[in-house]
Order: sequence, then C-alpha cells, then structure tokens
Amino acid sequence: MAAKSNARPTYTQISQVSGVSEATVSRVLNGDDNVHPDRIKAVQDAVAKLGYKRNRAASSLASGRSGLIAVVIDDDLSIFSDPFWATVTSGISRVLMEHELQTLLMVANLNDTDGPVAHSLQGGEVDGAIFFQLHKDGLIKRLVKQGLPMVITGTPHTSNDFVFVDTDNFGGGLDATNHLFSRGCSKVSIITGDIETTAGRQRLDGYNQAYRKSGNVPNKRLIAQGDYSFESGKTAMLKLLQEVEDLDGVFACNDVMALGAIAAIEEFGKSVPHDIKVVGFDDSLLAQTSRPALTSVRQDIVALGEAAANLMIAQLKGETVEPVILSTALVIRESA
Amino acid sequence: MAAKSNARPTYTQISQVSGVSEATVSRVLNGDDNVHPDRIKAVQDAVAKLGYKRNRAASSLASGRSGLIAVVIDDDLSIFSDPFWATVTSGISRVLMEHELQTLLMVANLNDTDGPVAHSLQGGEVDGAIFFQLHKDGLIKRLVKQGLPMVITGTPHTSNDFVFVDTDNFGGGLDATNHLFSRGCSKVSIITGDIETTAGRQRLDGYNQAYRKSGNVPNKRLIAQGDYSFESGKTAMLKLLQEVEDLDGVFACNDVMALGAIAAIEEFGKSVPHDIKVVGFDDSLLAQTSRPALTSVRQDIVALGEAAANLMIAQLKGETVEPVILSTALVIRESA
DNA sequence: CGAAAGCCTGAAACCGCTTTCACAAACCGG
DNA sequence: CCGGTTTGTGAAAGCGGTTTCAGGCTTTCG
Repeated sequence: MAAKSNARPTYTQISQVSGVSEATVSRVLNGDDNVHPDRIKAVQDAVAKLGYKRNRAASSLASGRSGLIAVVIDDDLSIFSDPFWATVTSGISRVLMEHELQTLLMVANLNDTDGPVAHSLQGGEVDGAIFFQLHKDGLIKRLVKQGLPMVITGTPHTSNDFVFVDTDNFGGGLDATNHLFSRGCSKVSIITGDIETTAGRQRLDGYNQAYRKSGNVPNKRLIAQGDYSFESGKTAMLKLLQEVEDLDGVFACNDVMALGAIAAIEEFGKSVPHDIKVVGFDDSLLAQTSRPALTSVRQDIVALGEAAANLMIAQLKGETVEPVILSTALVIRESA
Repeated sequence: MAAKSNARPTYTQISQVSGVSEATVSRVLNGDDNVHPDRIKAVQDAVAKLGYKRNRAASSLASGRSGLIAVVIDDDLSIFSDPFWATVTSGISRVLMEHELQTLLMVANLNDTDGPVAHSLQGGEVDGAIFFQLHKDGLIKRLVKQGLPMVITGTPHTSNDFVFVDTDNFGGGLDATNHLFSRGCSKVSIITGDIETTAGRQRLDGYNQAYRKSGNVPNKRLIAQGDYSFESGKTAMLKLLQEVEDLDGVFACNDVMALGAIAAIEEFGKSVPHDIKVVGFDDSLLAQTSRPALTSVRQDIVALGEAAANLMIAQLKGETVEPVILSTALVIRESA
C-alpha cells in the first residue's frame, strides 16, 4: 500500500506548503481575524492546491464541538407512516447543512431514559438536539439541565421552559370551524385527535372558540374523540351520525380521520358535501387525491423544520430565543 | 465553574479506580479478548460506578472509524412527499443503532458532485453511505473507487458494480397482472411510472411477461405512461378509455396513479371493480383508505431499510456481499 | 529440566486539530 | 526617544481514545 490513497492532507502539509505555522492555519480556517492578509492568502492557496478537507473527529476532539445536531424521533411507527415528520426533517437538514452542521437521526423510544439515545445525547456527542412530538419529558428535562441546546417541534404541554416551534393549531381549528359555519352549517361536530397531545387540544380549543362566536349552540355531544387513524375517524363519525340529529358539518383533526368520516357518512346514506360538509387538517396528499377532494387546513411543514433549525442555530450562537408559532391557511376544495 | 458538571470521566479515572492501565481499559471496552477475567470485571465495575461514556470524537480520531453511516437522499422534494423513504430510513436507523452505528442524514442534490455532501463523504467523516434512488452515478463511482462502503436502495441501472437492495419489482408486476387475468380480465392495460427508473421498467417487464403467458394478446396501445402522480394516472387512464375498447383491467405502477385512474374511470361513467378492475403498487395508506379500497402490491419497506443496513454492516465487517431482492405480496381488496 | 511458544500487560507514541501562552514587532502618546 | 499597548505569530500542550511494542509470566513439549 505505497502512497496510501487515503493519506489525506493535514495541517502539517498545509503548513509546509504555505510556510506558516499550524496554529495560523487553524486561525485562517476558522475565520479568526488578526491574521495578516498575505498569510491568509498563502493558506487558502495551499488548501486549494492540496484539496484539504477538515478532519471532523480531530476538530471535535480538540474543540469540544461536534458539529452534529440530533433529530430525535419517537420510535412510534405512526410517525413514519405519516410524511409529516419526514418533511420537517428535510427542512431541518437543509438549514443545518447551510450552517455546516450535520443531522444525526435518532429513532428511539423516548420512554427509555437510559437507552443508547439517551447516552449519546448526554455523552456530549452532539451540540444540540431537536425533538419531535414530546410525550414524556423526563429525558428532556435532564438534558436541559445539562445545558444541551434543544428545540422541540410541537408545543410541550408539561412546561414552557423549552424552546419550541409549532403550527398555530388553535388558529387552524378556528378557521376550519368558522369556514363550516360560513358555508351555512349550523350543527358542526369535531372529531378530535389524541387529546393527550397539545396539538389535539389546541385544535379543539379553536373549534370551541369558533362555536362560541358563531351564535350557534355548542354541545358536548358534538365532540367525538379519535386517535388520528382512519378507523377512529370512521367509528367516531358513525357514533355522531347515530346520536346527533341534523348534523351538517364536521371538522376532523387530520385528513386521515376526515376520510374515515366521509366513508362513514356515505355508508350512512348521506353525501358530502351536500348533506354534511367535512374539513380536515394537514392538507396532505390524501386531501388532494380523495373524492370528494378534501377541504383542509394547511400547515407549512418545511417551514416548521426550518424554523426549528434556525432556533437551534440561534441558541448555538448564544442568542436568547423565543418560541415560534407558524400560521396556517385553509385550502378549500370540494368537501366543504 | 468549580467542579464542572460536564467533566465526564475518561480512561484516566477508570484506570485509577480499577487499577489497570488505560491500554487495558481500551481492550476491555472494545471487547478485545486476551484480558484476564478479573481485570475485565474491575474495569466494568469502574465504568458502571463512574457512569463512563465513550467520547466518540476521540475514538474516531484514534481509530479512524467514525461510527457514522450517511443516508444520502436526493434533494428532490418528491421523495419527502412519499412516506416510502421515511420508512426505509427508520428501518435503516434501527438496525444501525443496534450495531452502535449512528445515522447521518444528508439531504442533497446529488448532481452537485462538489457540494458539501460530496465533501463529507470523501472526507472520511463517515464509515459508509447508503444512497436512495440513484440517478446520476458520478459521485458514487468516485466513492466506490475510494473504497467507501456503500449500499444503494433501488436497482442501479447504470452498472452492477454496486451493492444494492431492492424490491422484486418484476415479480410484483407479474403478480398484479396475473391477478387481473385470474379475475376474468382479458384486456389489461398498464399505467407505468417513470420509465427512467429501473423500478418502473421492471414493473413493466413483469406486466409484459404475465401478458405473454396469459394467452391474451398484448398490445402496445395498452401501455400508457405516467410519472407516479395522481394527475398523470388520471390523464393516462382517460386516454386509455378513449382509445381502447373493452378495457377491463388496469395495473397502475403505484397507488397514487391507481387512484387517479379510478377517478378517471368513474368520470367516464364506468365503475370499479364492476366494469374495470384496478391494481396499484406500494400498498400505501392510500390503498387502505380509498373507496373502493385498492388491491395493491405490498412491499415490505421497513425490511428494505433493514436489509440495506445489514448489507452495510456486512461490508464493514469485510464480508463480501450480494445484492438483496425482497419479494412482494399482493394484498387483495375491493378494486380487483 | 530448559528452551520455545503463548498469554497478558503497561508504557508510550500517535491520531489531526485547537488553544493557550509567551514573545517579537509594530504602534502609541508624552 | 522610551515605556507601554496592541498585533500577529509559532511552539507546545493538550483533547480522549487506540495501537504498537517490548517484556514478564505461564505453559508446552522434546
């Protein structure tokens, strides 16, 4: 193995070629000021000539900064049956890369506060962590205490000591419900998502507020609980149809349940949107391809990821940051 | 900052507590045999007592192994509108984690053979790379030449020097088409996906072979081209309906196009499955939630990711590996 | 019973980069 | 023109592991 092909250049070679010390090479490569322009030039030329690429391991070891940001996803498969999180991640990844940071993906069971993920995170392997969909916060609280910069995607319901980004779920619920009333509905029910999640509760709150302002009479019996699955949407809708008379509008807290609801309505012998109007949430692919095409609340998912990444970067710079709430837009199609 | 909270234990402390040299600590922690059981025990106790966690940067620097595997995704947004890749990634990530490897996610434009991703990959920052959906292979060829272990998800069409995993697209197309004939169809058309991709071509090949063996008469006019989008499926189907008489079966190369086709058929005044039977591919969420529910070719996507990860691990161990083809299963629902 | 072979072990070099520290040179006001 | 700052620089000490190397101790076998 003469002349090893993987013998990549180091500061030593740059130093020799450019005629400056390794210390100065480091300064130039890290954008330290206070280096004479001539030397900067010399180093840059040498770098270009040798095709130098920084060795991250060495750099991390010496500086204590790894350049890695963990994106931690709960090992709940449901997350991956939904393009939502993948899209958020792509937004995160792109922004991080622009700032020379790498995205370390960790799929793990977050209840396991002593698993390999918890170890990596606490072990200082990463410079920061972005969490998705926070359920249990034991691990996270510990990490905050350790001073690890963190961003949470989704509103944490346990505490607001965390930096987070989220869609305006309340506003989305409000808009969806208002839209149904403005379309002439007078008895509008809601199929909620998992009430354990803040997103689910906030959408419900939006619905309630819209109801109160509409001049119509809200009623607990109009509220059915689902869990974001197709089946739960269908079941909830059937129950509503049987229990509530003159129902003429439904706000389902995601598109999948909205489709379940539509299936139920049609099985029940009524039609959408003629008899009952339906609004979903997410504006996913499903909303566009279903028949009737689904009116749905759109959230800018890529922007959500970008916002998360930007909050992380701001923290890394030592800036104090505020939570970010992104607004939604109602996309009107056939179902309402 | 007295007693820094982040002053995590190192070999030095373990060495002191356990009374063995740092070299031996390393041997124990790396599973080197030839260490006296008593010493192993002593080290393990010290590790447990001190709550030691390995410093990856130091370890990488010294050993030349980073423990990082890149998952490289083409910056084509379409990838992220489809849960497919997210699911593959989750499979990869889980298997890698079981082997103490981390998943580094890179979303990038692969045509850019000189961008940051190309740099990282060539810079030895990762121990291996898993690519999705290979279009251009310039970068990849270079990496192979450098000896970077690689796995490609999807059959590369340019060369078979690569290690890859893929679904049995040919078999899936074959099964789908055979099923339509067995259901009594006699004139079956296909709506292809992007013919540029090998997956698209292989599914078409499967269709052709099934046709040849069926005793029915194949015909070029039965082949319509789509691009995996809903609209393309609809457009292609309308064209087929207008040009081909007595059409009674359609194999759409993914579920989204199948739904487009169903929409077209119903607009045309015919019904599914009564007049025309439809089979999709992917067995996605769409297939389960659409009405009529879609008969579709299922591929085990998580297994695809796991296979990719396992091939990577095998390469890392120095084993010679063969490409892996995963079989499909036809899931029969209402549409055919 | 002695020599060759094998097993375990610790000292020390090293991985490539960052950062402190000391010091020379250039600059300043008085 | 001199003590005192500023600037710019290189030598050298790490960062926390891994790995080579040589040597002490046991075995094994003729």
